[in-house]
Amino acid sequence: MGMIKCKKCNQIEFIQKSGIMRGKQRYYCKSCDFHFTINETTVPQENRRPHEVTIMDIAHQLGISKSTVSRALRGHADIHEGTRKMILDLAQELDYQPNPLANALLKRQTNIVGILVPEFRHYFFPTFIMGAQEVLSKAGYNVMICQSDESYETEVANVKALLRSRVDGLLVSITAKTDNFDHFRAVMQKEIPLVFFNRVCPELDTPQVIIDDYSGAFQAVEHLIEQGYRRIAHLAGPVTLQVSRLRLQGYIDALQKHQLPLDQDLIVYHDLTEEHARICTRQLLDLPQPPDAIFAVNDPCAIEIMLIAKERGINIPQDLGIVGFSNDPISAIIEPSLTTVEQPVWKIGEESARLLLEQMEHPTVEKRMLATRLIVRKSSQRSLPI
Amino acid sequence: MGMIKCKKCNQIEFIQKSGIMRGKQRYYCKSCDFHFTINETTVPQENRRPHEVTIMDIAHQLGISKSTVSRALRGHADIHEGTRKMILDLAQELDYQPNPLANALLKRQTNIVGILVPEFRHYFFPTFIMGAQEVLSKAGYNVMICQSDESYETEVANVKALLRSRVDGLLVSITAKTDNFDHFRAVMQKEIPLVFFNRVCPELDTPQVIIDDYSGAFQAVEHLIEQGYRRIAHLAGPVTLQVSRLRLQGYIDALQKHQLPLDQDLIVYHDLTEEHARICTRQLLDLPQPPDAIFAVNDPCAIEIMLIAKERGINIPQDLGIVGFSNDPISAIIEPSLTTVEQPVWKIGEESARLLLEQMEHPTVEKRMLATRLIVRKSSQRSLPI
DNA sequence: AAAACTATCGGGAAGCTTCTCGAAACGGGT
DNA sequence: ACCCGTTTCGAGAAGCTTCCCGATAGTTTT
Repeated sequence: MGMIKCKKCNQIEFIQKSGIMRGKQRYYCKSCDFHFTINETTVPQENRRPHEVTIMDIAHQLGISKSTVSRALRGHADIHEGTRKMILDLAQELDYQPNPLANALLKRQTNIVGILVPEFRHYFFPTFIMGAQEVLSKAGYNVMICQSDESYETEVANVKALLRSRVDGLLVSITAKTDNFDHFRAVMQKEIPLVFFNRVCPELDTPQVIIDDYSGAFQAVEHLIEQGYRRIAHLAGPVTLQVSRLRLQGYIDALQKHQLPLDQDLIVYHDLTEEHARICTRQLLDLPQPPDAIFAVNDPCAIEIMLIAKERGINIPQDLGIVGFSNDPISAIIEPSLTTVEQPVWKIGEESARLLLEQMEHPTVEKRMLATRLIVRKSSQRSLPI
Repeated sequence: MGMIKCKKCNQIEFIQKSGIMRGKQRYYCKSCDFHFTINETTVPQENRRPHEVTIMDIAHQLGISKSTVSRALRGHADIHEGTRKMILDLAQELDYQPNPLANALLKRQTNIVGILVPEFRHYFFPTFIMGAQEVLSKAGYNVMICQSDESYETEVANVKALLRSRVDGLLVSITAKTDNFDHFRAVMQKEIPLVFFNRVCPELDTPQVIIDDYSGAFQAVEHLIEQGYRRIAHLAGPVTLQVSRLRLQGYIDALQKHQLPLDQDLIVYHDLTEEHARICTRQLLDLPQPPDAIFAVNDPCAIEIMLIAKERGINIPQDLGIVGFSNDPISAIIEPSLTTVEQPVWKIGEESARLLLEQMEHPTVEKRMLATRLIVRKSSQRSLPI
């Protein structure tokens, strides 16, 4: 077998080949019953990212154990004042940053909260996120934001991804198309705190933060009636959403209270896209008996209504009164300015975050409802002097 | 010493007390030189979050080692087809989800990218984020979003927090107040990929994605000149930002090209807040020789200008031409519609993300510039029939 | 001075995965 | 039977932290 020496007994007589492993020849020493390969010293290739400062580095430099360092950094008792100062000083000097990954692995807690929204192009969700983030980051939580883009499949995939990321809690506003809630049941089964907001899901018994959609809608429509409108249409949202249903109910009840007939032709449902809003608006305006006012389920689609009305030369508010919902900043700027129902978006974010934090402490299914307020602007004030 | 038995030699004669540790009595056996405490079996309290399925669970259930399971799941070679199928089936059944924390700890890679923006109330940053997120999530990265709220201190804190979270890369648009860049130098020193976009920082030699602010501004102002405006003001952004400076330079050069005088009174700098925009606008309009057109550094402040002009009964575009920058959706809706410079926001997001991914592969300092396009609407078209 | 404490620190496991290296078993030539 | 090769699997370390428990030295009490 030539010049191969046994790694153990240093003999060369009893060596024989014993197969090939991963390309390298393997040898066997019959004398000492030992298998081995000859590992040519590979280049140590030190091109990896530079090592971050760890607790062990500090321990080594000070000649103490990592336990002691950890205790000093965590502010535990059972440690000498001098030692603590020494450790704290060195940590400062080396700019030591605790590795949250190791911590998360150990504690099974990432300090990350997932926020899942259908979109964040418009005013509502970004503002919500800001409100929630403020509360959460004060409590030491980071935030991971996903948008489902109004797609059920994306929503399911996002929930899965957030669970995989081991988020500690979830803030969710569902898609308009979501009619199966198994992915959220899975979350609940894993006992991961979950709070719905705005677009909640009534089938599931979870904490949630909503606004008083019913009253808001009721007030809005009553206001239109008081302004003298008699044929009031409703550009509704998808029936799948509780928000839409509540606003619709507010619309219906306001008409009923004032003994106005309920004409099914005057209720059209749209899927919250701008395109569909335009289609539905044209449908309403092309009616043999077109409405003299429209209550829209939210501001973005109220805006679309206004644009089409302007296009057709319809006078707002004389020939057509319009009321929106949500008080998007744009509604104050557009002309005529849009009457709308204000909802405390920032506060919804804060409350949702707070409710989530509470749920992390102890299980709860508390549901909170925040008040709305009608903001009367020009688009609905027929009584104004022209 | 009564009935205390030594845990080692089971004798009771040589036991004596030896101090108290954490409330519990400690004993010492003189015979076998052994210290011990009596730990009353504490309640096992199983109120912790239920254990997630791990690779070890699968291994145990199948009576094989975790290495084999890992290999099967990772799709490695060196594994029996039957074994692999068995493992894959069980993993499916148990809904096993690999723990990214353990992986991140091992690989020193979290697959998380941090995005740091000054705000996301308006159109630009949310849209940017959506574009970036699309590219990043396709590449297997999650996104962590922070907003500095135009505060330098918050920006620094956010960068620190993102570094602590061990993000694999950073997409940043700086604050208007940021004039010290040490926190970004720290990022570069740690060799963490970093891409600036929009509000970049020229001092640092990093990859960046910007748009052609200079040309956009130049075109916008030239358009105003062509429309017959002669006393064109500029509501500029903070000089600290390169974007502002480039747009200002475009403004200056356009005036110069057409031999118009450069009046310093007509250039006012504002801090990008709505309030300050209003103050600056009034300052311009109150000039002894007020401007007949204003080029605004972005659309939100162009909107403010329009609102004040309307308030004062100034006719747009006859008495005052206005051009904005960024093509916020609101600019098409407001009346009169706002002439503005379109920037491909979504694409900026995509490109920034792509550049970051490239930089993760190999170091680069590539800078990309995307084209702008002037969108002429009513607010600047004096030549239109009234 | 022995007995009983107190103050301070270290060892090692757990948390979950991937990867390297070696072991074991089996197959096919001679 | 022996030699050499292949296939398939397992042990164990690394990555970083926290926490439990025990060790050690010095201090007070009897």
